[in-house]
Amino acid sequence: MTHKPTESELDILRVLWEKGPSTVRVVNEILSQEKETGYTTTLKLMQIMAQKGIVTRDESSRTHVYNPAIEQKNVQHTLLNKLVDAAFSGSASQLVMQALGQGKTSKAELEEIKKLIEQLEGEQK
Amino acid sequence: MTHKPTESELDILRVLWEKGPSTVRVVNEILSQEKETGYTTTLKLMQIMAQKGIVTRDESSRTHVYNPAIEQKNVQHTLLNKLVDAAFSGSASQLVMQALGQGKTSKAELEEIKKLIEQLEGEQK
DNA sequence: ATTATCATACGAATATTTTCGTAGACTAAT
DNA sequence: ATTAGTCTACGAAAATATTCGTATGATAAT
Repeated sequence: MTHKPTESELDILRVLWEKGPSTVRVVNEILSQEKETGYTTTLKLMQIMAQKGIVTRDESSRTHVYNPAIEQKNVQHTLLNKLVDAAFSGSASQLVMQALGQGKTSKAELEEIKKLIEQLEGEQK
Repeated sequence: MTHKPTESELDILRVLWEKGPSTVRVVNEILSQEKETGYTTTLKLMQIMAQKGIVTRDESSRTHVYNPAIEQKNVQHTLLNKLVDAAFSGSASQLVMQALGQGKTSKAELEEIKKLIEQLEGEQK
């Protein structure tokens, strides 16, 4: 069940994941900050997403409230694998090294990652 | 100069990066192994890519030979950042942890990554 | 109660990406 | 020199994704 959201759909999902249950208006306002987006455009997209099962919505009040129906982790997982295959010839470690090389990772985060690695090394004989 | 290749274009680039200068036929044969793809489809895509400047081609012989015109590293960089923003709310370390968590990374690779982290920690005061 | 505002629904125009058919030219084999 | 095979060019169909206008009904304010 790996719905691969389109780019616009992902924009919307990102808002829903972060803000939780939201109306079209709220989503549109947030998205508009980055990119001029018509209200009905966002509405239509969210309707399509509901139809696809990517989001659910509560229609009990006139203003519908939308919820993500797929987990962020799942989507991350799917897209990550896709990227690894598509651009890194299947090598996850190459991707990791690139990501770290950007220098946007704080010392604390690096520590955390190191800890994870050590843990993984322990598991794996 | 960040041409963002489409999915199909990326498929082709991947072949060119791996195999080096190649003809349409060769590229198409490799891509066909994974997914039924008509010859002229691949041809057209590569022509478009040439026009966009994503690839160059040597037309000196009848059978043209194509070369990637953008570096794999650059594209990786672009797509990685895009993914981090789109699906990981901008957190590269989250992406890294997800990638490592898949368990597809060998011990040797983990070591290498650890080394990189330590190096980064040294630089960054 | 009339008017302004805000919501959904939905068809359809646009834009983008992908696929493919066909024509014309070159090459190799008969 | 005719035929079969291979190549490019290119228009255009098909598939997908995005954007928006308009209709219609509900709610709120005057």
